[in-house]
Amino acid sequence: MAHTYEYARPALTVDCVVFGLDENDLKVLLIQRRLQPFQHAWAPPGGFVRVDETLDIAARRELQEEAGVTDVYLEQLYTFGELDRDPRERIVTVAYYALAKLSDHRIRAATDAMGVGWFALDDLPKLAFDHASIVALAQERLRGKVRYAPVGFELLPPRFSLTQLQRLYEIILGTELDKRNFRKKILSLDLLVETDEVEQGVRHRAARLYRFDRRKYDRLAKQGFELSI
Amino acid sequence: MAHTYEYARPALTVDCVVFGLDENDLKVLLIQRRLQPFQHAWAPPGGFVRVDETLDIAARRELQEEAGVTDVYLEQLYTFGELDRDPRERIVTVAYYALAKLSDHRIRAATDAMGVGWFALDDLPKLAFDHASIVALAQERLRGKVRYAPVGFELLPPRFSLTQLQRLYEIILGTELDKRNFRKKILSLDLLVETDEVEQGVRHRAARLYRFDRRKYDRLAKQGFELSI
DNA sequence: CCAAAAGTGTTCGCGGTACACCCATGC
DNA sequence: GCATGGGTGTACCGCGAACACTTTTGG
Repeated sequence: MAHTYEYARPALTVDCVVFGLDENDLKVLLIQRRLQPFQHAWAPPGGFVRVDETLDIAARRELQEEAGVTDVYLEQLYTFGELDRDPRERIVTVAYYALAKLSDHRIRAATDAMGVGWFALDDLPKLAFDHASIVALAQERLRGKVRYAPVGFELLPPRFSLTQLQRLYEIILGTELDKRNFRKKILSLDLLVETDEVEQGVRHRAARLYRFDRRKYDRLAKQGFELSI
Repeated sequence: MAHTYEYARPALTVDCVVFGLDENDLKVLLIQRRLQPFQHAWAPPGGFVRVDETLDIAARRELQEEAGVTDVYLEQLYTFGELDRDPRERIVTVAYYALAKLSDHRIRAATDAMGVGWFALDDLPKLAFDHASIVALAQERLRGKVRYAPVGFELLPPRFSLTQLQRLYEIILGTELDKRNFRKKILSLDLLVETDEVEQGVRHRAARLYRFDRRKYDRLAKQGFELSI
């Protein structure tokens, strides 16, 4: 059923750049387009915003429908409104980025389908529309945010070793960090709780596992504490 | 002339939170609504995005048309898409914030009109729609950004005293700063150039005026230098 | 000469950085 | 017993923070 307006309106979509972390890389979830234009090209999940849903909800719905991804950290990134973004018509897109735990079996299972894939950031296929700049901006935002907000934990399993955490920062920031200094600093924040578990199935000394104490962080943040890494 | 689409589309607007700095306060530019709903209430300038203009251009056009403001620093803030933002229909708005030099006579003249006013942030009138949260987010963003990017200068005249600059940081950050430490730090960045001018028309010792060396900053930024205040 | 703000150095302590070896475990 | 990564301490330096008086100028 058709809808008529006095003035022409741009179409409104959402697009989600989903990041996942594996041992060696930061990866991005892409799906293969089934329709023209750019048929068969890879693109971040996304689609039209319905008139009766908020932007956040539209983003989560598209993630669920197109990639089976649920329960991720999601944050608005930027709204792209260039005139020629899409060759068909004027489309404004609200871009989001999401952080998924690749360790989560549900995520693995959901994205283990034809036409859904994880790609390393430095080995992306050619992307449709202006999606390459959207992904680049998302990466930049993540790099900035990870230094003053506890978002990195969204990419790790609930219990993780300090080495894993250090790898995370090294991969996202693109720098090497000193092991002793990193541990001193991160432990001095007093936001990690030592668990009595250790790494499983490694063929060397097993690392102790920690968890992030979000309550403590929230309490401190409310008091004006500012994280900085 | 009417436009028809297969699916209902939200309307798309832009809203601009314009900041200006005077001796004692950070101020926001508001205009008085002439139409229902919220007739006569104060609101940031904004309006519908035309189908043939980008978001940035729409924002600048509305600033010009509604408040006569041109040549300001402008940056996208956030896109607000709650369902009940506007009582009439579904409207998604891309919010911007702008930094204007109140010292600029053109800005003063343009905004010296009925229905346009500058309001101190802690003395805002009741705002329409969700505009209060938009303004609050803009203030938060400015507070964050001023610490690692040279945006403060957009609020000052081209030549300014170190005391003016310090006041700027104090007002935006909401803290008092030590004069000696501030000067030491800001001068050590080596981004300010001493001019041979001094303050005019003050009835005490006149302060030396400086200007911000944007070229030097751009050069350093390109080399990975990161500002921090 | 008085009021008002400009301008100027030093000390101290903390946090960031550089740096290398022994230990625990699985095979 | 060997390979692999886990785990740990110290010394130095630079930067941020605290802190008060003299100088200049206009009226």
